Amino acid sequence: MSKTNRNVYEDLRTKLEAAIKAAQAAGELPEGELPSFVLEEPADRSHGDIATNVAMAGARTFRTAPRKAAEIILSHIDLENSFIEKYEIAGPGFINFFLSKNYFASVLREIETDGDRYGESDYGKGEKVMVEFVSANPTGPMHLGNARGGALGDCLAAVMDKAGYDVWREFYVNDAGNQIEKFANSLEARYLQKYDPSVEFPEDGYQGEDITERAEEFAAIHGDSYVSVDSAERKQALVDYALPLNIERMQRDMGKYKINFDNWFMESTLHESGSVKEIVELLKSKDLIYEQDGALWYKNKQICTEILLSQGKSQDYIDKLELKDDVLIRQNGNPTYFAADIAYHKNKFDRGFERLINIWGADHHGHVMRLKGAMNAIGYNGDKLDIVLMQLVRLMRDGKPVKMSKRTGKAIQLADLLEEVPVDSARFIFNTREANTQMDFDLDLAIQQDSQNPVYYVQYAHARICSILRNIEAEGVQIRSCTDDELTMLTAPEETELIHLLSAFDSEIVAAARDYDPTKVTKYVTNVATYFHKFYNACRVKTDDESLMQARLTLCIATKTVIKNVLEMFKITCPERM
RNA sequence: GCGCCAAUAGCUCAGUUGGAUAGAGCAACUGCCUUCUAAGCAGUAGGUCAGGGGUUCGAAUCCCUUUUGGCGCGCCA
Repeated sequence: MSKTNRNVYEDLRTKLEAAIKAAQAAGELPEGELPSFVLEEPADRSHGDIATNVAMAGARTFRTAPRKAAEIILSHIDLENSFIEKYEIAGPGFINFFLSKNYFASVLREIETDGDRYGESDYGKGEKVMVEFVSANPTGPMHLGNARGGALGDCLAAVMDKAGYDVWREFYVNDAGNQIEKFANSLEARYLQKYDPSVEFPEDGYQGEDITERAEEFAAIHGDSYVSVDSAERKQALVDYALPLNIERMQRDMGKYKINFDNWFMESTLHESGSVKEIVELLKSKDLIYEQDGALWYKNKQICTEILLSQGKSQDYIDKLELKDDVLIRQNGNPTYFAADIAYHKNKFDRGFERLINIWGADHHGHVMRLKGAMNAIGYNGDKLDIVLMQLVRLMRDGKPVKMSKRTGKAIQLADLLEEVPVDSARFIFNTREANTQMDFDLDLAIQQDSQNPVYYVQYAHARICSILRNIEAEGVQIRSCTDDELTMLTAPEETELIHLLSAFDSEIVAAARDYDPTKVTKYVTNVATYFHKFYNACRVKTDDESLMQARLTLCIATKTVIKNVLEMFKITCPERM
């Protein structure tokens, strides 16, 4: 909440509480606890700028009809020296307050002063947060889900940064374990098939064309010299060749997508450093490991049951879940993904991160509770690990789902998407739907370079403001800071509503950070654009009244500041002309 | 079978911690540029908030239940 807004709300709350106490002291309302009530912005502007339900919420305590209670409270309220100009009792007992002109002037002054920093807050209090996102398997190209995760993760990180968190972006590279085995086997089969077509492809191998391409490239360099060597050596050589290339490709694609990770964390380092083994030892020491069928198992059922019981779930409910224990070390001696994941998240906490946020595909939701539980089991706080689950995306063209890329005839990849859709458009549109909802990505809309594309609609508002400023300056007008009196000339509903919306910027950022939902901010900035366009159509900036013109210019610049701060935060271009 | 997520206008979706007459955009129809970007704005029309119960001053929102859809319940990740 902007400073001006925070002051208004806090001040009003204090004054309402004082009024209730005064009424109680005067014997007009019965003694009793102050009811919990809200101050909020009514949906309908004719209901004032701030409304409170205090009279209704307190109906029981006051033993008085809400409208009557409202009257009594208001007869004791002192609104001298506040931004409240008038009030009324409405509907079933709402009290509606109307803000004074000075309030709107104060908001504009604040935006003018804060400039690029307007919207920032200390809500996060510098807490060290890691956002881990995308973390695609390096065994193949990134897909559409990675595109959504990338946009949501990067923008969530940006929002949390703005809200006062100390944010770190990380990509976890699964460059070890079972899928690398599969990767190696697949590469080997493709390589050998080149020289002997009868070689069989492993049943669970990676079918993708890119595997064949990598094997071809490898063959172009080394010829058939690896056909006759030991399989282990051959696979090692293939992986040593292909894996770095795949990782570089992911880094390149993320770069094109304007996502810069602070760190690409290699899973292999956890195995090399012995961290994974340490996890097993640690859990063993807590009696949470047992051996069965030659594998080491972790007592997931026990830990998760404890958590659920502490959350007040019934034993009956827990029984129905049929919780299972998990293997950490396979019969063949290799650790599972889960074992490495526990080590990885321990490592995150050990690096000093106080809160961990992971963006995962919804198909991983079965993994959430056991990982949080494992954090508790090793003596960390699983509640400090939050998982944002993301539903699948379908690509739509001509109203129909697109399965295959036109160009390659294969499954749609992130690279295909970025080839067709501008980065601005992709980043914005992926942030128009909450992570937790299934999403259809409308390709036709994303490519469209007009106002139906939400990103152009917002950018247009910015360009329009720039154009107004250019125009007026070209006529020799000196744009200057206004006096408070001049700012209070902005009284048209299109003006006050726009200012009111601008004042909500940092509370929107805070709400987005709190809910891990950056889509609130794209929705907000779209709203700002709409209100600006309404203002533009209703009020001429260029007028004969110099003071009014300057006041409107201040409003234009304030709007421009908010739009620019959002677009820059989300790394979307902010054009001065369109 | 059990669990997680969803269901709002013809289509795509908003709807803050429960609030006043449920909102946009698209599609349809009607207006607004001799003056700041019409990539814009204003208006008309469009609804059993999936169905049924409950909680209370008040429910699209919270609880229960039914239906429909997506996903998950591996020595995969």
